[in-house]
Amino acid sequence: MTLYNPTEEAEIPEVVIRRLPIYARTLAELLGHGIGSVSSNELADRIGVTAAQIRRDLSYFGKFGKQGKGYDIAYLVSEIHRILNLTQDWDVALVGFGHLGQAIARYRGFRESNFRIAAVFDDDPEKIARPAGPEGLEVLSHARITDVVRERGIRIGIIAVPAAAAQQTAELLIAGRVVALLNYAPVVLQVPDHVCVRDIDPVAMLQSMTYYLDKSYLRAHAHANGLVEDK
Amino acid sequence: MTLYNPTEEAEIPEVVIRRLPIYARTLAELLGHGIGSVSSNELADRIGVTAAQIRRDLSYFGKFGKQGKGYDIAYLVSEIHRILNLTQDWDVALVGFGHLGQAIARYRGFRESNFRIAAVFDDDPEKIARPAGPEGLEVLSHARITDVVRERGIRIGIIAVPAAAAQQTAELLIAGRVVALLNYAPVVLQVPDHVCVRDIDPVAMLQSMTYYLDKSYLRAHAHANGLVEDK
DNA sequence: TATTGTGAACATCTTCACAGCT
DNA sequence: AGCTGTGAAGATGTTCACAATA
Repeated sequence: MTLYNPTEEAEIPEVVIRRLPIYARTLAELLGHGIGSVSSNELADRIGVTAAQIRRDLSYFGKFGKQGKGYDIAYLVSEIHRILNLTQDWDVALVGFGHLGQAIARYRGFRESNFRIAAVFDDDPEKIARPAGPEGLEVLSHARITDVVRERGIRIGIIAVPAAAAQQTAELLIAGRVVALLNYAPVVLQVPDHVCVRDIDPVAMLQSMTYYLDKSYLRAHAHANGLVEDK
Repeated sequence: MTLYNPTEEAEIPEVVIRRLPIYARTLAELLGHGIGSVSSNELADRIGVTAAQIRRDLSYFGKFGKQGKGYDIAYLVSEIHRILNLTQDWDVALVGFGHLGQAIARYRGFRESNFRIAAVFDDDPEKIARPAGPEGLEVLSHARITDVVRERGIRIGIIAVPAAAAQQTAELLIAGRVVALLNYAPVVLQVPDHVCVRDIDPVAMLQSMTYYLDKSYLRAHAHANGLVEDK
């Protein structure tokens, strides 16, 4: 995807944008522990990246640190939130209210975030009109996706439907002006250029890890656990 | 992470490994539609990458196509499965049997994959000994993680516990010789070099998308939907 | 003719290493 | 002394473009 970005002078790498939420979250944790400032080195250790990478990433947006001192955490968190447009709450449409959709609706991480599930849809007549999520939402019919997200100005959708229904769901959301999709279905969505998609595919992730889990790796690893005395 | 890889001559980029499962899945879909062969171009369109990338990725492992003809899908799928060590089933330990853990245990994508949930753990006494998952598993105490995964030879763990418990869970699994972790907790796990971790963090993904959802982007996008007549 | 596999060019991303500031 | 911000170097990843070939 080529993202439209008319104001920034230099093009900011997309990998950098993907790391910022982790920086923000980790900094917020430190704040929660009563720590007020941190060096790029300490932060890097916690996150598992290099200090140079953190400094370089931040340098795309400005100068947030003090030489000899490090970063003021509260300030840096607020700056990252500003960069990521997290100073407002975002309404999200959740499509699919099976086990996965229900787990998403109840997920503490969402409730503690800037994202509010503002509408829930499902195509199962059994589920429609049932209460959904913590704040008295009810499950709406699939048929109403486009109209409802448009009326409510929802720009973000979560797709938690079976693979076979995912493409059509994406199209209904996009027709309602949604421009960001979090896709839990194991399908590559075909979307217009201006729509941003992130896929969550646990099976693909496991499959990319088993590449490394061949016999020689597992044998070598027995060593690391001190289970093999020799050779 | 630097992964141990003693046999391969050339180092195969990790991004390539991450793409292979998507190739395999897409090829399997085509097979399911009764399509027997495909060119890198057709496959690329479906997956949303370039044809050159697919050809380059595959070239790390050998020559699987026929000039003028394309790829035999059944053959290519089986080769990718072989490369990814998917010719065997893999036992997986699931830790955390709240809403998320239960959704994972029931997820169709897992049941249709090479991964079998072979043990389920939770620290809630209410949940222990309850039936878990489709095949008569029962929820075991958190305290038994290390012993059980070691006894059963489980090398893959899924962490679906609250953030505060994730690091300790990882340590218990690793003590039981688990070397691959799929982590749903919004925490950066500290693990030894030989352990492979993949994080699933929906909030971070949403937060990296809102970067692009500023006023100017949304306005520009109204255009793309034909909602704004002019400037 | 249609398409692969790949050297070479290009683009992107990461790290080094250090001047400069506190 | 300790740390940032960054130019330059290096590493990694992607695409081009075409010879080889079914």
